[in-house]
Amino acid sequence: MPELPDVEIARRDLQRWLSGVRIAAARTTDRYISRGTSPAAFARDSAQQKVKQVSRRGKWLRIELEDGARIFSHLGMTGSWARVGAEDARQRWERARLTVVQRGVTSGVVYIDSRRFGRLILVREDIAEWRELGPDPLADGIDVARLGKELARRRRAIKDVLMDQSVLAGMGNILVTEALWHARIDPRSQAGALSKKELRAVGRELSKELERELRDKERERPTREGEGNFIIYGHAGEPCPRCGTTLSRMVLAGRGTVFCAGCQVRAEAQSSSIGPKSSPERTKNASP
DNA sequence: CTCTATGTTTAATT
DNA sequence: GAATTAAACATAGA
Repeated sequence: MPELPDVEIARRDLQRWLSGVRIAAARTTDRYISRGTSPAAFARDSAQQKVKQVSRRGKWLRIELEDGARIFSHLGMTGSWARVGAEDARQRWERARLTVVQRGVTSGVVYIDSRRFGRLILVREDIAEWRELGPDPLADGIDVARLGKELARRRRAIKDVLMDQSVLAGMGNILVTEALWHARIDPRSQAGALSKKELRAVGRELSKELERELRDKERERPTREGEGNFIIYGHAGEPCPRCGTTLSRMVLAGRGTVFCAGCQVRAEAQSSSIGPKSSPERTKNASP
């Protein structure tokens, strides 16, 4: 499920289902997901509390309880939240259930996660993973000047840096893959070698991707969730819709990466032994 | 059986 | 040290 837009949709759902609502009972069934917290402690520390609000930074959710405790939720790769009837049977892959009472009506809010890469952590202070997040590109917008400074001192590939949650909180593999294609930038380009113009293109395309995804998710809600509206993600081997070159796939920063070797330009710092800091060069990739 | 997967962390290697 | 890469985590589906 999860990149920033999915998590924002989850936040809105949880806000609707939980805000101002009393938690009658909480059940967790997976210490791996709750990071060692026992089901008994989780239930004890959340029971009878009212939820103040549900906030989000990047891909993290924070359910704030009235006594200062808070539940951090990360959806990992396959996590999702859903509302069920009070008496509904355990869902497939259900890992936690909050039983809540709103105006006398009892219902269940369940966390479902087949792969169990997600997290559900009940604590009394903000966790480091939350505090160390960079600016949220949806809530804070993308400050191109600031982003440029972050990129300038890094030699890692641009795709790797854009997925770094301390640089921008919430960008994931799909959105970055798509945005770099729109911006016509090769994902292997050195982050610090992008020109001002390329930098602006990256910022603009990231924002557009976020908004487009969010719009799509708002609309086609419970309908199919399959990979539908991506232009190049999942389309390696097919012709590039812009230039017709066969789309390439490679592993970059540990993640499957699709790109067009025909129209995504690679920016790289000149690393010749003659000058330590020469101007960036732009190279056109050869077709495969 | 093999390969891939919307994420993050940690160990190993360069 | 910094940077990069591979592996690990658990499980499903093609």
